[in-house]
Amino acid sequence: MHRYRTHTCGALRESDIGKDVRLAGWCHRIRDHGGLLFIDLRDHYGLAQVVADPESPVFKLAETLRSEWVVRIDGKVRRRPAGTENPDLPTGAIEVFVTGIEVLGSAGELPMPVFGEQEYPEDIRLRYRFLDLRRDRLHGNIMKRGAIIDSIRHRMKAQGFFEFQTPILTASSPEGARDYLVPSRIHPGKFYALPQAPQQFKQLIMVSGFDRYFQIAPCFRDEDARADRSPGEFYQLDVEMSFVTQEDVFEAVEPVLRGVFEEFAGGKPVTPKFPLIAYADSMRQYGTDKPDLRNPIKMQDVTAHFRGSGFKIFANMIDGDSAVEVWAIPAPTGGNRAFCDRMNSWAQSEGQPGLGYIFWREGEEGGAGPVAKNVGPERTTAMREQLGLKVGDAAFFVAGKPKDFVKFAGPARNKVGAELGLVAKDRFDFCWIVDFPMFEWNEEDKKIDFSHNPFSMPNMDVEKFLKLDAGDQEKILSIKAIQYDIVCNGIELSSGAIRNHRPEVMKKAFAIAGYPEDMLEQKFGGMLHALSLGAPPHGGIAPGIDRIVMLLCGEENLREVVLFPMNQRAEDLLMGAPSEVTPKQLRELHIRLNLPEKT
RNA sequence: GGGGGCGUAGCUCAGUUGGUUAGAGCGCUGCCCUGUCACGGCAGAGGCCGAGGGUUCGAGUCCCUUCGCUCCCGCCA
Repeated sequence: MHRYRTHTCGALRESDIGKDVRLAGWCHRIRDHGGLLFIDLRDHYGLAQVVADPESPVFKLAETLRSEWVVRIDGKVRRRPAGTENPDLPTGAIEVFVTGIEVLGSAGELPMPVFGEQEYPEDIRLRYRFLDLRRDRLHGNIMKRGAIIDSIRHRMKAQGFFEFQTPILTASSPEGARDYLVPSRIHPGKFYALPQAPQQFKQLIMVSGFDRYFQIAPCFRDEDARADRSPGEFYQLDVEMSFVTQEDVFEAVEPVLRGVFEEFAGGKPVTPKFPLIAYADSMRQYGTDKPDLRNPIKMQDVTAHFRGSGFKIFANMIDGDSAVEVWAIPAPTGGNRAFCDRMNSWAQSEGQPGLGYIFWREGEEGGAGPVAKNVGPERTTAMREQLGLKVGDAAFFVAGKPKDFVKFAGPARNKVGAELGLVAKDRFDFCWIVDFPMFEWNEEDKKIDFSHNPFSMPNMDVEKFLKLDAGDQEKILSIKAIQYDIVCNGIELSSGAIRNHRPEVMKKAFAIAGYPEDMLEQKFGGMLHALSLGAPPHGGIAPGIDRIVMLLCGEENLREVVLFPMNQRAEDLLMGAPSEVTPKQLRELHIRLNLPEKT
């Protein structure tokens, strides 16, 4: 007989009745009836009921077992007495009558029980992550994560992609997020940086002639956390391809994501063909570049209806500045004062002066509410018709410069959809967001900046692009990059681009954003040289693995799908990271601490 | 860096207008219990009410400060 087990805890069935078996696992739950004792023995695979009574030679020992002790159990499989089967358990028809026990690992009092579904404070869960990971839900999430990554690998390889590894210790790059730095012992005063993404490496792999790259790549960014953004580190499905257009990337990646989602969504519908939405349209209709398409509400421009109207607040704003617009958020079925007032209060709690609205109800088909009173029934009805609304519906209005109010309009659209129950549940609604602006105006520094990724190819005739000068500011700001995002249920899953593989175009792009050529040479010299010595056109994308798993596990927080996550302050409470190091270590690295003064 | 929420037993929470000895469930300890699977019953231990200061005859409760956790803004090519 094996030293520890002949079967796993989830394996035994009626066909095993009569066998002498050996099991090992954790005491999940103990029910002591005095003369009869049940232990649910748990391992990775399942649960088995172990039973002892005074006829068992180890009954006395069995009575001393406690929750989460790790034990080896010897016993005989027998059929449970009629009426005591547990149909909820795969092993529920049988039980193991115990004849031998060996305690393999005892446990003191637990800071949190493994049994049950009770919620626990995050710091305790993180400090005792190994206990939390024993629990069903987290254990299942992590296993599902592994299966998802497995599926992604298979699907990528089936499409002719090959997996590569890229360096973890690399060089700091000036754009983007804050880097994690690693001091060099051999080169005093110099630092490695952990990669924010293997962006340059994957491009170099294409320049090296490998054609189709992918990697489940760790990425490191020293930025503050969010529920859907791990502090410190996360994983991307990093993809790059040579000789491709945007459409080729879509055709390679979309089936992988759709396939993975269909495989793991548990029957929830997945968008069969991801629609393309231009960045500008997404901002106008949804107030965000990551729209939740489960919410059917689309905003519309209703500026014309308010221009010169009796609603003086809006009318005067429109006359005063040609950039001012009024957008309507249609609210089907929201046509009652209670709802509209609730939205208004919500807007105020969000720091807005209020939220104008019109609602239509029986007897007041011309519109009700203070806005309608001032605008008059003709304009009100015209708006209702434009918005495709009917009696019983409402519309909310936001006014100002769109780039200022979208930060509020987007959430307001979400709020209306959620409050009125218009948002479809249990589905995965994907889209591509395309045509991102290449540059944007930085109001603070009064200069042109890269809008998103400086390595993207501008979607413009190369010769014309190279001839641009400072006087073409308007034209420059209208340039689109060949860049795209995948969004699912309002979560940005990935971002990608056709890269700028021509050194002269890249130099020009950086010059437009105010970066001198010698800086470009200094920071991206390796990349530039690579592009100068025979670089293929190439492009790619990088879906966030953690977010994909989060969506497929139905979790709202990344920490529920990561084995050993850090807390929001980027601390690992289990391992005690970050930690102080010895003076000797610092000396070797030529580092002297200059700590902030404590107040 | 800024804003919101939370902080009472190991855990989840209740705690009246500021008023005697701060409670419940789970967990833990002991005793009882031969068919449970959220087993049941009895008894018990366990509290710097996050910390510090203030108001008051009296503070878990009111005020100020601070710390921790969390969500958001900034930030995230």
